[in-house]
Amino acid sequence: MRHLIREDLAAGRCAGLVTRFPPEPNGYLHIGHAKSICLNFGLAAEFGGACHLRFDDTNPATEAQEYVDAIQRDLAWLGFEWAGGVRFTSAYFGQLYEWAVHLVRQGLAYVCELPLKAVRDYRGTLTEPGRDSPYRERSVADNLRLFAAMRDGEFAAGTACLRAKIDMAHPNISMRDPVLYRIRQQAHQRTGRDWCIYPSYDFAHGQADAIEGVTHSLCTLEFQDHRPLYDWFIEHLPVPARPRQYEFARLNLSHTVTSKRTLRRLVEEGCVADWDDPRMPTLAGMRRRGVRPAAIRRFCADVGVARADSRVDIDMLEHAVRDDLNRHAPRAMCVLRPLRLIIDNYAAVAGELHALRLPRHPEYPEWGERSVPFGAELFIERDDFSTDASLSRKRFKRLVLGDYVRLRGTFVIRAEQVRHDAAGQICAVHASLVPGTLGANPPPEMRPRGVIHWVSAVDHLPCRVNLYERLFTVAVPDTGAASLLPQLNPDSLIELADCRAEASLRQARAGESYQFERQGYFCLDQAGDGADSDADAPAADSNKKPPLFNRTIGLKDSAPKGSGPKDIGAGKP
RNA sequence: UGGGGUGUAGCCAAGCGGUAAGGCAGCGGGUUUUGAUCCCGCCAUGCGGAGGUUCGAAUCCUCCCACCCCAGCCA
Repeated sequence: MRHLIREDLAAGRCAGLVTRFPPEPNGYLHIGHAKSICLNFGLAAEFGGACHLRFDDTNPATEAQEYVDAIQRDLAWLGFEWAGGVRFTSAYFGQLYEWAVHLVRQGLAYVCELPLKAVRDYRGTLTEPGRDSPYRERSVADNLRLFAAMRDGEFAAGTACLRAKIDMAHPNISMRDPVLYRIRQQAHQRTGRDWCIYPSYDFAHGQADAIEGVTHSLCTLEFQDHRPLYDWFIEHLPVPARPRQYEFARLNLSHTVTSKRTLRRLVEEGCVADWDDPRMPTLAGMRRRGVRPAAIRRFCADVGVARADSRVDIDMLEHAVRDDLNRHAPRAMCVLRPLRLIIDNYAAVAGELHALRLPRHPEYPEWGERSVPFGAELFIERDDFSTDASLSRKRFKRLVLGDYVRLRGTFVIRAEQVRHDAAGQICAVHASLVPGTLGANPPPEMRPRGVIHWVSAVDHLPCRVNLYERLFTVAVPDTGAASLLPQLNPDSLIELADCRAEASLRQARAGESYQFERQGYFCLDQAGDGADSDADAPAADSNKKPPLFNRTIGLKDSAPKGSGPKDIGAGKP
C-alpha cells in the first residue's frame, strides 16, 4: 500500500494524500474497522496528508443517529482526529442528483420500471450475459421527466429506479446497468423528508470522494469488482477530482466474528448483553473490557495490510493487549475466592507492623509505592491452598499443609493446620510467619514453594469481579448457523460476587487498569458510553454496591498442563 | 466451463533477479518475592505445483492446482 502511494506521489498523480474512513452508521465499530481506521489515518499521518470521516449514509432504512454518535466516540477514543468537520454523503445528495441528471442528458442513464424480480432475471448469471431492459432505449426527454417524477414521489418504492446504461453483457456483473437511484419512502436521519430517492453506494461513493478531494479511496477486497464502475462514473461526470480506489483484505480474527451482521445477531439473540458487552469485539466492548487504544493500534500495525484473505490468530490480539497493559497497569492484589488465613505468631514476629509499602510497578520505581494493610488475619486464594502434601513442589507452587510459601511482598509462612466448617469445608488455615524472612530468604530447608497473593481480612475493599474469556470456542465460527449458541463458550463470563481487593483499590477510577498480581489485568467497570473522563469518573468506593472489576485478560500461564491455577484447586465457591 | 483476486512456517507478514526480515504461537535455557515480565537460543536447503529463461529465480515466462469475491433497488 505504501509502495502504491509513493508511486502515485512520485508520478505526480496527486499533489498530496487524502484518505477517508467511510462507515455506514448502521452498527458499532469493531476490531475489523480498527484496521481500516489505522490504515487510513495512519497513512495520512505518515505522508503528511489528511483523513476525513465521512458517514456513508445513503440508506435511511438501516441507519440511525445512535450509530453516528457511537462511531465518533469510538474513533476519538482510538486516538484519531479527522480533518475538517464530520462529513456525510447525504450532504451531497443535491450534487449527486444533478450528476445523475447529467448522465441522463448524455444518454448514459435511464429510468427502468422493471419489477425487482425482473431486474434480476434480465441481469443474467455468472456465465450467461444479461438482456437489455425494455426501458433501456427511452428518450432523454422521457428519462428526464420520469426521473423527476421519481424524485417527486410519483412512483411507489420498487416500481422504478435509475440505471446506468453500460453493458448488459459485460462479464463483470457490476457493470450490467447498475442501479444509481432507488426509491425509499423513508425519512433520512439527516435530510428528513427532503428526498424519497436515494443514491446507491456505487453512485455515491466515488463522487463523494471526488467532492472531498480524496486521492486514495481504500476499501476491502469485495469491492474490487466495483472499481471499473467507480472509474466509469469518474470518467463520465464533471467531477472536480479523480480519486482512485485501492483494495486490501479485511480483518478476520479467530474465535470471534467481525461482521456487523453477526455482531447484531449476538446482541439480538441475547448471547451478550449489548454492543458494548466486554466480550464483544466492538471498540465499545473492548473499551469496557479494559483494552487500551494503544493496544488496538499496536495490534493493527502488527497484523499488517495485504491483499491475501487471512484470519489472524486471536493470540496476536491478546499479546498486544497484555504487552500494553504490562507496561501501563499498576500492580495490586485481589483475592477472587477468599479463604481465611490466620497467622498465630503474628505479634511475636511482626510486632506492630500493620501495613507494607509495595511498589506500584516492580520495574518502574518512579511510579512510587502503595500502602497495603497487613495483619494476623488475611484472605488468600482458595485455589492457592491444598492439604495434599503429595503434590510436587514443581507442580504446585502454592501453599500446602506443612510446607512453606512466600506471601507476596512480605514473610514466608508455613501452613500449620486447617479448620473445617459444619459442612466439612475448609474455612480457615492457620499459619506461622518464618522470622527473618521479610525482605530476606529463609534457610534452604524452608525454601518456599512459590509466592501467593493475599489481602488483609480486616481492611480491604469487598468487590465483584467478572472474568471474561473468548466468546467462541471454535476458531472459525459458522455465522450462518441457525443458532450461534452451540459455538459459544459457556464460560465466556464468570461472575464472582465475593472478592476482596487490597485497600488501595478504593481509589481506583472507572476505566482504570490494574494488574492483579498472578491473575491478570482488570479495570474498574465504567459506564458503557465511554463518556467518562478520568477526572469525574466515580472512584471504586463511591457507590453503595460493591464495585465491579472486569478482567481484561489473564496473565500468560506457563504452568505445566494440568497443574495451572484453573486446573488444580482446593475448591470452587 | 464468465469476470475479478490471492497462494512465503501452525497463524499474520516482509521480500520487487543476488542466495528467505519481523511478529504471534510453540520448544529449550537463564533471571525473578507475580507459574507474569525480562533475557538467550531453536523453529522454511524452502516460497501452491510442474516446466522454462538466467551465472543466479520466492521474484521473469508458460502451463496447471487450490482457495476467496461477484448474479441486493445493502455497503
